[in-house]
Amino acid sequence: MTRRQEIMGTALGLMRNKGYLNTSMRDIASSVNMEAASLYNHIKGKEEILIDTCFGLAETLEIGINEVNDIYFNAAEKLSMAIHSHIKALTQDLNASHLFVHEWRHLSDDKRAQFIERRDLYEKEFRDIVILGFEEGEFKDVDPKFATLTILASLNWVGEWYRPQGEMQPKEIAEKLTHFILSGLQKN
Amino acid sequence: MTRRQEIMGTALGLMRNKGYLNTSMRDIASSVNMEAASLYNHIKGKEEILIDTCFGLAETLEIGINEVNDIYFNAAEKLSMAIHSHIKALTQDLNASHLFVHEWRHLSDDKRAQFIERRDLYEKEFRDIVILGFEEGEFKDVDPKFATLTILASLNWVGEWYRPQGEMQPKEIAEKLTHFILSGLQKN
DNA sequence: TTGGAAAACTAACGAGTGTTAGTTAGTTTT
DNA sequence: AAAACTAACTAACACTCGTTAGTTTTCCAA
Repeated sequence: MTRRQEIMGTALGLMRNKGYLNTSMRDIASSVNMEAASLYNHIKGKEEILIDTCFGLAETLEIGINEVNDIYFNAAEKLSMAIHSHIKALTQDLNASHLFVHEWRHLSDDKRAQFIERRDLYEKEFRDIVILGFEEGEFKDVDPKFATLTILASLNWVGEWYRPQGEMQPKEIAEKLTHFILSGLQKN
Repeated sequence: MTRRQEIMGTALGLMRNKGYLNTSMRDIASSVNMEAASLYNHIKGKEEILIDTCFGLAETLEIGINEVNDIYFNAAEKLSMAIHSHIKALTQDLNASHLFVHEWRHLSDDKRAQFIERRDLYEKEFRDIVILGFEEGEFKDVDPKFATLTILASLNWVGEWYRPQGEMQPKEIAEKLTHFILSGLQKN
């Protein structure tokens, strides 16, 4: 592991616990036993941590949804695959996920605009699956935007309670989520 | 409207846009056309804004869920009522909701502990409805904790996209959410 | 009209912020 | 052996932060 990766990993951990704004360069430095100024030999600045993390995870998610949409399946299968892909990416690095879900707001104006654009695009890919399901006659006539936002909320919140040491593993979480979203809580 | 309420309202608006930590007392002051020091004639300090908002909304939600549980209905009806109550409270003041959902982390240690306690209690009240539904034989045999977290995630995320001027109103949102959670996306 | 509380002001404190400059020891490349 | 590079350091800059002290202005009830 390079020094840069060590810094990044430590920083992400701190930022998940205390928040991006509340984590100072001096906090990060002392966690890797160096002075704040020395960090600049490895990273360009504080925002680089946020940028690399947010856009890195965005790319992972995009690749995932594109793979799903490249293969032809019906909407229910696509949705299941998309959920699995999303949960896998999110639970891979919970610290990074926290920044991706919550702290992207603190990106500088232009980077934030880029991020929102990619996030909206990802959301659209998801929404298209819901629409496809309706066109197939398999899904109910729900408001696709509403349904998509509700689904993504459930998925993103997994990062808040998932614990790698817990009994439920990512694959099982994705399965349960898929089932819950497709058929709901009530019998019949 | 008292000066205090004006300050509180303005502060909440700023904090929703820029985040709690990123909103300075000077930002708040200039938004109500006064100096930062003058704010202290009306509020005790910055954290009071966060405390009053988080605990105020917590109380509103608690009252709501207790009313639901005081009246005997079956689980499906209880869940519907709880969702309506939650969405009503959340959409009443989107700025306050943002602090409640996202910024409570920045409460000082003891206040944060109190907040988490009340939040867990509220979550438990919700979970009991899911369990009741299973005992009635009306709900599927899902993991109650998992289901509750997923439901609450969907509810809390409404604050992220709901716009009062939009076409969907709180009551309709609650109805759609209830239906979605109970019966899912798929036909049959 | 006036006394006094309420609410604004100016000035400052002490701490913390991200970042830059300049330097140094140790290692690698030429 | 000389030059270049790496990664650490100390010191400091130029701010911003929440908050307090002390003072002045505003405004309403007596």
